[in-house]
Amino acid sequence: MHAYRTHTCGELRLADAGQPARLSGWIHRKRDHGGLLFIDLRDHYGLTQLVLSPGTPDFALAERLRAESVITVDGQVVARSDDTINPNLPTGEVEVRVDALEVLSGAAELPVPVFGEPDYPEDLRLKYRYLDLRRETLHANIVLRSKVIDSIRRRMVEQGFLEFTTPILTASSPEGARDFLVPSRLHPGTFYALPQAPQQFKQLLMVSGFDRYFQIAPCFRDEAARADRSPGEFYQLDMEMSFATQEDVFAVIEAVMQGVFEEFAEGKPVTPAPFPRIPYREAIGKYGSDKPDLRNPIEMADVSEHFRGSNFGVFARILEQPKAAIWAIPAPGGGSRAFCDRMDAWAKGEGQPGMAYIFWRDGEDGGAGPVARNLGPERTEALRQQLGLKVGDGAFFAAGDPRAFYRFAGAARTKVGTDLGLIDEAQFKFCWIVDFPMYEYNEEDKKIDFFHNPFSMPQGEMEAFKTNDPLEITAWQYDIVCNGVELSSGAVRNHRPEIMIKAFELAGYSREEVETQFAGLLNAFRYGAPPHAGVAPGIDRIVMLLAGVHAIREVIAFPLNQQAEDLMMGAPSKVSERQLKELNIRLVTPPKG
RNA sequence: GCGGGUGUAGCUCAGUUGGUUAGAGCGCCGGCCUGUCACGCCGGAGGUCGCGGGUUCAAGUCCCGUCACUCGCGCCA
Repeated sequence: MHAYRTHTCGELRLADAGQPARLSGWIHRKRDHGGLLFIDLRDHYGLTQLVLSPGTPDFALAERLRAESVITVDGQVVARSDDTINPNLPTGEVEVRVDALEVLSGAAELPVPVFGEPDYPEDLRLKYRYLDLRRETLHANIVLRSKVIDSIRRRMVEQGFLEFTTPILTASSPEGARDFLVPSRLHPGTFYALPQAPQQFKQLLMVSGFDRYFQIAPCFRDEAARADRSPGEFYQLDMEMSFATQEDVFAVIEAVMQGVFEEFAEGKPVTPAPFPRIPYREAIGKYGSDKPDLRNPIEMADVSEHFRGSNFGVFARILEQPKAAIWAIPAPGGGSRAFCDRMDAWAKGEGQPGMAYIFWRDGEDGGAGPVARNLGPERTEALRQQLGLKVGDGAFFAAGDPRAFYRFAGAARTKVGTDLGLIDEAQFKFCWIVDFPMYEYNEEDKKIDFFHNPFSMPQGEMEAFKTNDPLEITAWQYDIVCNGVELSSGAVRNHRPEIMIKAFELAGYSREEVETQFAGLLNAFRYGAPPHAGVAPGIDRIVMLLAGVHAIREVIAFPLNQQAEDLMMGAPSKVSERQLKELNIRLVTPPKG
């Protein structure tokens, strides 16, 4: 007989009744009746009820054991009588009558209970993560993560991708997030950096002729945390492919995402491939966001023409300014004074002057509310028809320079959709946001910056730079979004040195700077580089969506806290003088504590 | 770096306009209990009210500062 178990704690069924069994696991719950003792024994696979009677030799020992102690028991599987069957337990038709019990590891009094799922303080959960991980929901999330990664890997391999590992100790890069630095002992005064992403390596693998690369890649960024953004480190499905267009990347990722989500969505509908492609400017205009939640059916619209020169003076005057526009946020079912007033109050709470609105109700020609009164019935009716609204609906308005108000309009769209119950949450709605601008204007520094990724190919390649307005240039750059969560951005890469140097020049980098800072990549591109493209969806966020949780710590076994500390291992930590000396490092500020 | 929220027993929380000995549930310890599955019943221990300062006859409660955790902004190409 096996030293620890003949069955797992989730395995025994009625058919096993009458058989001997040896089980090992944690004491989940004890119910001591004095003359009878029940123990729910738990392991990774499930729960089995043990029964001990006073005649059992180890009865007194068992009574003394605390929850979460680890034991091995020998006994008989017996069928439960009809009135004692527990239908909530897969093993609930049987129990194990214990003949002998051995304590493998006793448990001290627990700092946080494992039984039950109430909320515990985050710092205690992290300090005693191994206890937290025993709890059913978190345990299941981590199992899900493992299965999701396995599924992703399988689907990538099936499409002809090879998995590579790339260096963890690499060079610091001037662009992007702050690097984590690792001092070099052999080369005093110099540092490795942990990769923010294997970006350059995967491009170099394409130059090396491997054609299709992927990696479940650890990425390191020394930036602040958010609920949905892990500080320090996270994982991406990093992929890159050669001789590929944007559409080729979409086809690969759509197959993986649709497949993975359908596999783990428990019946929730998933956007079928091909996912909608939404140009960046259209996304901003319709949804007020470049990561729209398409579960929300509301689409905003530019309704400037209805207000231009109208008797609604406030908007008419705003429209006289250049670049000004009026956007409408339709609110199907929001056609009541009460709802409109509530939105107005909400807008004021958001730091806005308020929110103009029109609503339509029975027995009234034209819309109701002060805006409609000033606008007049004809214009109001034309506006209603453009928005496709009917009696019982409302519409809200944002006015001014869209670049200044689009975020607020997007937030209002979300608010209207949520408050009116228009959002069916039980689905996964994907889309691609495409045609990102290559550059944006940095008001603070009064210069042109890259909007996102400087290594993207501008649409039109070298021809793109013939324009007088660099802000008009779009890039072969795209994001994949699910339910309003940005999973990743990706791009067709700029594999031609002269175009790259030109692109950087517009952002204020000299040829020399580019040649120095990206020497490895640029040199590689001078010896025959295939056009290539890729993307890197975040694993943690995919698992979050599938697990239905809103905090990234719920899908990572050993996450850092918001201050990027590991409370269990005590990282980051001080190091000895000897270690510092070996690394040629002297601390300017002594560490806290 | 900035702003919001939270901080009372091991855990989850209550604590009135500032008022005398700070409570409950779970857990823990002891006792009773032969069919429970959130077992039940009786008893007990357990508190720097995050920390420091202030106002007051009197502070868990009001004020100031600070720390911790958290959410957001900045940041994250």
